[in-house]
Amino acid sequence: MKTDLLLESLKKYIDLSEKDTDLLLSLVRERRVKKGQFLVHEGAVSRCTNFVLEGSIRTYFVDLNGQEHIVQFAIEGWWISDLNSFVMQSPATFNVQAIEDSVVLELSFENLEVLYEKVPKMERYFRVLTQRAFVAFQQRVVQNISMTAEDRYLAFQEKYPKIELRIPQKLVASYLGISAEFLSKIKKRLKEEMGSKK
Amino acid sequence: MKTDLLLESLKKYIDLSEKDTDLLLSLVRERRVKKGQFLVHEGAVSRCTNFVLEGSIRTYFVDLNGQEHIVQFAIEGWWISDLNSFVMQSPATFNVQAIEDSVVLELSFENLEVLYEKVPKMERYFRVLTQRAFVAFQQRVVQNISMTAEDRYLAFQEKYPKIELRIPQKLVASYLGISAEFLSKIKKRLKEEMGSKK
DNA sequence: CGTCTATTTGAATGTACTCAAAAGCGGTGG
DNA sequence: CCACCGCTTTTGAGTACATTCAAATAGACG
Repeated sequence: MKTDLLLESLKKYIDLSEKDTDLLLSLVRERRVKKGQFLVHEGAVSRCTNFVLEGSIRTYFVDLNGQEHIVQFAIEGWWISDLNSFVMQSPATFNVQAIEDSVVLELSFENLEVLYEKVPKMERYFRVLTQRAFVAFQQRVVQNISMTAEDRYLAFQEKYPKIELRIPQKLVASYLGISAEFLSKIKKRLKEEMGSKK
Repeated sequence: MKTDLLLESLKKYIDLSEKDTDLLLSLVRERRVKKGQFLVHEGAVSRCTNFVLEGSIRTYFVDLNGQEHIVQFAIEGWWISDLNSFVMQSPATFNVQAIEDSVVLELSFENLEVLYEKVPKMERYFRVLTQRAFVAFQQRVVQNISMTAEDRYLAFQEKYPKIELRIPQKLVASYLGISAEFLSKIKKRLKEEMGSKK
């Protein structure tokens, strides 16, 4: 089953009985999204949080100059949404969009509340996940305030070696907070250094 | 009582019985720290998370060039720690240090586990807090990748008007990810613009 | 194949940093 | 009370990092 990926994720943090697992699975819904399709639109309330089974998703926003900036990528095994919009049920400030054709499990706000009530352990699961996500963003702030674009790119490659092969470099630049042209120049420089060292 | 500040924070997210409240208060410990004193040292395991009752605290790290970078400020009513070190009970990558003479309530990892077990609602409290902290850091990433230093400084002033009066500008620069000299130049420029507009 | 978008490259510009020096400020001791 | 010390802040000059704009090239897709 595809949902195995979700059960694996759960097993890392909590033990669920078969009954609780069945309840959880009854509360999520599989959804197929085509490349370019939106899961959340800026300004709308994000009613669901999404667990990626296949493909890749991005969360991004558009600044005052009309420029797009990528807040987060998600591939198989990751949850993605505009978290603030979802947990507060307030209008989203971000867009969530499929980069490739993808399959996700969506879990609605209402169903999550049911779940929390019937299976309090799920509070722990999402608390721990949120803590990990928090640490990841904290790490990113740290990198942004202390490293050059080149070092951030190298750190990105280190952290997401698999993602880079699947998405346009343009999106990587947008994630790193630099222009696509400059990323191109960084890559050229790195290649040349490789060459001269070998 | 000073602990009122903690109870207020709790009341925002969950309702606790008097008994549960008493249990919580029995598990925290008041601690006075002098300006410059450390709550967590890089490399050591953060055994406690801290709720600030008075004063101000900073979380920072030192990069490979020996330069300090501020990850987070905390004033009255905020929790602060090296969250990753605390929840994973692994060596801290950050230092946590008092900026002013301060008073905090410390809650140890062991006591927090007791608390979670006896008062499952506390899972919710910390899940929600972590979500809010997550959103704050996400916001900061967004600002770092899309705004100039001047705009980030203005956003900082907007968000923490009270902090700026209490801490050296040097620390603000470190938080923003710019040099102290450059912040000085930004402020000069802003003053001149103010003058010419009025 | 042709069209559209992504990537590369180069030149000119702007943003932010380093280094060095001067000015300001707060505490401390004589 | 003031003189001095140490630290923060300001200022200026020169430099490095990153952007914009424009044009050329390469890839992807129908």
